[in-house]
Amino acid sequence: MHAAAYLEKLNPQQRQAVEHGVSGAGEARKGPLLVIAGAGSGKTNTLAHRVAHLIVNGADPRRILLLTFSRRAAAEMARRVERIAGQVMGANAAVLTEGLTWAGTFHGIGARLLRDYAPQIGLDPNFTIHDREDSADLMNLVRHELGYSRTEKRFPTKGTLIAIYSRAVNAERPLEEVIARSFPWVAGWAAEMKAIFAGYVEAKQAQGVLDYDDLLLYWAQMAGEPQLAADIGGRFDHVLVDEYQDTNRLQASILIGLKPDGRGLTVVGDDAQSIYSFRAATVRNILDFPGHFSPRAETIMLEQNYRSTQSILRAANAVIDFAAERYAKNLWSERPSLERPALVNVRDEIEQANFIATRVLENREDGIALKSQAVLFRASHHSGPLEVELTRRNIPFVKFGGLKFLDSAHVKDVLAVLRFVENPRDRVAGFRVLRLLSGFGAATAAKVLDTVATGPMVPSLETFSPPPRAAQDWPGFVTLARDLKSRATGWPGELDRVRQWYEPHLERLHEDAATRQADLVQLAQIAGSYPSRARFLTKLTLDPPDATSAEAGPPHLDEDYLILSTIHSSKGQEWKSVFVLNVIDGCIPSDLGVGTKDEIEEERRLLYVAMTRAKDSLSLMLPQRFFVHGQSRGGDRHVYAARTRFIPPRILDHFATSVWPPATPEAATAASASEVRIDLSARMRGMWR
DNA sequence: ACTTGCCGACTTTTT
DNA sequence: GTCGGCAAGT
Repeated sequence: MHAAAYLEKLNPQQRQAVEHGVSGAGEARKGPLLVIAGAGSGKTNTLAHRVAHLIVNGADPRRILLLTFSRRAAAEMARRVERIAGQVMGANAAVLTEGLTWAGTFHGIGARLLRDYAPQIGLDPNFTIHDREDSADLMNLVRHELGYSRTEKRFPTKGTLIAIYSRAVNAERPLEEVIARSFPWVAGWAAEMKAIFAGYVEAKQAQGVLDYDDLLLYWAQMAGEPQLAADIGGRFDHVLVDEYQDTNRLQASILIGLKPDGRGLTVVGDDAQSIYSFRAATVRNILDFPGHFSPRAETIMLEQNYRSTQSILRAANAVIDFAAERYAKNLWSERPSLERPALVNVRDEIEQANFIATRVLENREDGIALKSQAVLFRASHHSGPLEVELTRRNIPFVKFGGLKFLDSAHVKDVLAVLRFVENPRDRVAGFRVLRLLSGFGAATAAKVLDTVATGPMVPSLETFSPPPRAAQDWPGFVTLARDLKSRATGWPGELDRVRQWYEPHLERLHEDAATRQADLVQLAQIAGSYPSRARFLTKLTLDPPDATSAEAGPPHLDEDYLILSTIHSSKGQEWKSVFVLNVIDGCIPSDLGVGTKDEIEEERRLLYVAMTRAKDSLSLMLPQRFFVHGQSRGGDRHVYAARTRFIPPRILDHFATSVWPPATPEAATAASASEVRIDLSARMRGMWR
């Protein structure tokens, strides 16, 4: 067959990656493929073309496994594949690409496979999934049961425990090594931790719950059993993995298990953009990939950048050139330079917010929609003062990353009720719910859970008689549980039923009940788009809505809004105009992330990722004073900040340095007059937004 | 024996 | 805004 028209639009390397092992090639060419794709080199587009090309050439889409980093990325990929295939196949393409059902995150696909194979591996197929916080809570329960809450010396907290456990699992390293390398300050507790982790695993199994790590761990274990591995691997002719630089050893084990000889395996990524090592991702996966196979995997590099202007790219290249180890790439662009990236000096975070709000509005007047502009930052709370200023000026925005509304206490409360009913053995959920009832503390809650564990839920609850002090709220709860268990109300009405029950508790427990109630209305809206309670709970844990207010309902969807995002959440995206907050030492690199050389290298890549999101215009913000967060109200602790170490003097000529507001005589007096009138209260409010 | 209120400490990045 | 610890109250 002659080359499809869509192939003509690709550059030679992209085309090679798309056609590898497909068109008229011999069997020998169907081996594994590694695509090193520089920032803005059309990575997603190339991968989408490859999938479409496979389908156009007769591959069965139901037998294609496409692993992406987020569900958002999977959906975007499916959309593009359909469009590309549609150019050749017309309406047939839609039918075919709808068969592309195995597209999702490692965790999402893992959950699906585990439900399929549950009977064969001794797993209850109705398991519920714990998110990070639930896992930490369960870890804490075990920690208390084993009596480690009152040790002589300070014992690691639940958060540290789950982090260590998770890292050992995902990095496939022994506990001692993980502690020594990544958590040296808790050395000496290894034996106790092993006991807790053993108890944690037993508790999960007894309660029919899996945590995030289990979704990968059980899958990897299956992939380690030759017979099961062949069965699962045999379901897929092609396995393609995006963002391979941010996978960990456990994920690599899964891939090797499914496709030991690498046939049909394609991985795509950029080692220079590896920013998830805190999740045990390792650059070694991508660096060592070719050598896993014999003959070695073919490697293709995409080096032409279609996104950024030459001047932005030159500055970004200058930053990453200092990196210690990487695939040497020479990323280049044909897009003419308009202006060098700006280094904008401002007095403090307030002026920083002022500058951005002003500039964003100017850009909008010049025809750049708010949606084509983004503000990026290292840590979620860095955007606080900016959010206050944007709100004041009535500039709509959507924030990605950081705390989601799913993490707020009231939303978790409501979800816990549903989860408890769905899986009465889930003690974390049960504990949370029962302690909402007044008069119920830890001890009474535990008694109820023990009773429930012995038999069917509703009869157990009915026979339980709480102490007098706790009697008032009890009957209402039993009725609620009976209703939900009988499924008389139906979905999503059940969520409204829970909300109705929860309302008085909400008002008793929180001053700001009204705002929280609004979140719950939003939750009810989301619930409506899922077919059942079980699907809703699974999906919500694995693919939480990733923007604050992104799912706030139809009215917002067609409005224009500015993007606020952590650098981590900005991965794979691009905007015409990009601002990066606090490009100062202490923020980038984060003062929490300068322990080891590797950590500093990762911080450097973070700045690189942030800079390469920009197409036309890039501003790096340098507040001269930076208020230390986390101090008490009205605190005035601040540091005089220095420009990030990743932009040393000798690469300064890649940037245009400026001071804002411009130093005019009037501005100077205005500035000194306002010097003493910093809006501290706004900042304090902003700290928590 | 158990719950609740209050005080002080802490808050990177996420599937 | 949340979490853990401590002390007073039932």
